[in-house]
Amino acid sequence: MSNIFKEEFENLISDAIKKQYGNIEVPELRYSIDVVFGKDWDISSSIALKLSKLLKKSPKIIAEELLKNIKHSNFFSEIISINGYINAKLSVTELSRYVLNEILTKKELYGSSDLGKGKVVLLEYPSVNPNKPWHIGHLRNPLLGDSLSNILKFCSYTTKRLDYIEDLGLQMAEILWGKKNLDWDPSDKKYDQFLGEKYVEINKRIKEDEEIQKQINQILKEMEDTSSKEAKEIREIAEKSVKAQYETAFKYLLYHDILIWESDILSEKLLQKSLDLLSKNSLIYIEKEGKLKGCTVLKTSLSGKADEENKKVLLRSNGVPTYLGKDIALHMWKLGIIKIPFKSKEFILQPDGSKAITTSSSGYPLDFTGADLAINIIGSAQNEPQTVLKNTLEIIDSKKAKNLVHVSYGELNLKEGKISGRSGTWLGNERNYTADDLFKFTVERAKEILLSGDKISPDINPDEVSKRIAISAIKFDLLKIDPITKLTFDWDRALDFNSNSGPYCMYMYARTCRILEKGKINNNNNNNNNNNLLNDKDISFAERDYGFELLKLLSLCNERVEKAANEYKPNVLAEYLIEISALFGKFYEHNSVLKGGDATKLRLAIVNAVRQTLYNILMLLGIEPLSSM
RNA sequence: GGACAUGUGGCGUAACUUGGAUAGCGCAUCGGCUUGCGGAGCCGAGGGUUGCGGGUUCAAAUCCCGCCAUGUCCGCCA
Repeated sequence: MSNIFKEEFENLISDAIKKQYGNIEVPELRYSIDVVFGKDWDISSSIALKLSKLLKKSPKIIAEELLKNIKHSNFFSEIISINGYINAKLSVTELSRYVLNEILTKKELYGSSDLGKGKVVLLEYPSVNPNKPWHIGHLRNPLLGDSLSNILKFCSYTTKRLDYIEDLGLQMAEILWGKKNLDWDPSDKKYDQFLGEKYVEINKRIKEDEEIQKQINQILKEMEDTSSKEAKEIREIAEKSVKAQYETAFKYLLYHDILIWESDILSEKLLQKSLDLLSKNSLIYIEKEGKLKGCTVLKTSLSGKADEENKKVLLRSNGVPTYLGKDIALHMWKLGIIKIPFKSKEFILQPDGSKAITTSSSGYPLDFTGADLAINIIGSAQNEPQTVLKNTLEIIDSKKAKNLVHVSYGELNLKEGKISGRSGTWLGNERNYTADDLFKFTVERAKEILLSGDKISPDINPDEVSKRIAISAIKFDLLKIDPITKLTFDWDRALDFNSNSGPYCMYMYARTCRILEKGKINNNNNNNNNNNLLNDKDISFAERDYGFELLKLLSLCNERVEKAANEYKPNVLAEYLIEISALFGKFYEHNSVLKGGDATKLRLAIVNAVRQTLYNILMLLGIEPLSSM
C-alpha cells in the first residue's frame, strides 16, 4: 500500500482521462504524481505534459479538459491547473485525521509493508577473513547488511543473516605459519587485533625470505584435509578470532543468525556436488595444455566475453579449489539448488538475546533449505566475479539464479590511500583505523559534547548515552550515502555531529519525547491503548502550517520504506529522517505545542506521530534512539 | 588493451531507474535569532553554463552517441 492520497489523486485523474479521451494508453500515471512541500498546492501531476504528444494538443488545454472531468473527493479541497500541471490542495482535516490515525494506531508497525510476505531472504555479510580485526573499510559492509536486513524484515520477509567464514584460505595458512615461527603471546591484546598485527609482521617476513612462502603453501595443502591436525588448529584459532570480531560487532549492535564455515562446506562435499552439477551441464572442463594445464576451468563465455586470456579456474592443478570454485558451490546451497544436511550448534549468545548458530562437524540439523532471495553485500571490486557467478547459475537453474542479488558498494579509502590488512595501513600512530578505535574515539567525542552542554538531564548515564550517540553518528554517516558511492575516511568529518547527522535526528527525537512528557502523552511504543487519538473538534484546529507539512511528509513513510527495500538503498531512509527532522525543527520554532491554545491536542498528536516515525526509521538503520540525551 | 562504475557550487551529497515548474540539502564563508516546549537548534545572504561536445524532445542533471577524467577488475589471491 502506498500513499492513499496519491492513490486517490491517481484514480481521479485516471477516470478523467477515460471519460475525456477513452481508452488511450496512459504512460505510468503514478510516476507523474508528486507530493510537494512549501508551495500553495500539495500534490501535483504532470500527466497533461506527457499526453501532449499523443493527443497532439497543448498541455494547458489537456489539463483544462481533464480538470473539468475530475470528480469531487473529500481528500482534496481544491484542484486547479497551472501551466499544464494539475495541482491539488489536500483537505487539511482529512489528511490530519487519516495520517494521525494511521500512525497512532499502527505505532511501531507504521511504514511497514507486506512486500516479502512468505519469502525467506538470506543476507550474507560481512564475511571478513578471521585473521584481523574489522577495520573501518570493513564496517560499511555489515552496516549495509544489517540495515537492509531490518528493512526487509519490516517488509515482511523472513530474514537470515549469514556470515561466511573462510578458515582454509591462504591468509589463515599464513597465520598458522606465524604461530609456529614467531613469538606468539596473544594474552594482552584483543585476539583479532593480535592476529592482525602478526599478519602484517608475517607478510614482511614473506617479502624478505622466499622460503617462507613455500612453507606456507605446504601448510595450505595440509589444511585442505579437514580432518588434519592443521585444519583443526586453524579452526580453533579462527573461532576465537571471529568471537573477538563479534565483540566489535556487538558494540555496533550488529548480530547474525548463521555462520557457515569453509571447512564445513568441504567436509560435507558441497563442492564435489557442485562440480558434478556443472560437469553434467557441460560448463567445466579440464585444461589439457598451456599454462593452465591440469586445472578445472569454467567455459570462458560465462565471464561475459569469449576471451581466451580470461579463463576462470575452479580447481587448481593440484586439486585445491579456488575462491570462485567454492563460491559457486556456496551459492548453489544458498539458493536451494543443492541441499546439504549441515549439522549445527550454538556459536555465541548475542547481547540482544538471540543465538548465532554455526555449522559444525556435529550437532543438530541446520534449519535452512534455500532462500527465495539471496543478497550478497560485496564491494564493487568484486563486480566481475559476482557476474560470472550469476551467469553460471543462470544456466544451471535460471529461475533460482534470478533470486541472487549483488548489492555492490564503493569501497572506503583513507586520504593517504588504500586501507590494506596485509600491508598494515590500518595501523595508525595514536588511532588505528579499526572499527574498535573508530567506536572508542567517536564515543569520546560524543561524551565531550554531551558534558559541555548546559542542559544535561540529571537522570542519564553519560557513558551509555555517549555510546548510543556514537553509534548513530557512525551508522548514519556511512548509510546516508548511496552504497555505490566510494568514500574517503576523514576523522574530522566522522566526528562532526551537526545537521544531516545521526545525532541531529536523535536530538529531534529526544525533543519530541520531552514535549510529550510535558504534555502528558504516553510515548511508550508498546502501549496498546489509543487514548491519544483525537476527536473531530481537535482535528478542526488543523491549519496549513508546518504541522500539516509534517503530516504530509509522514504520509510518505511506507513508500520510502518500499523504495529502500526495492533498491537496496538505506540512504533513502536516512534522507527521509533528515527531511522529517528538519521540518520538525521548523515546526518546533514556529508553532508552540504546549502553548498552542485550542490546537495543543492536535499538535501533541503531530509530535507523537513524528516521534513514532523517527523511531521506526531510525531502528531500520540500526540506530536505537534515546528519549533524552 | 578490454570490461564495469563514477563525474552535480570551495568540500561532501540528493534528484537519474520513471525526462517536467526556480537543480534540494549539509559543511565551510558572511549576517541575524536565545531566560526556551532542550541552541547538537532556527532565520537569512552569497556561491551552479550538473566533466566536455553532439543528438532525441514542446521540455535533458536524467535518455542516446562520441570524447575526457577518475576508480575498480581482468591471478592456479581471496
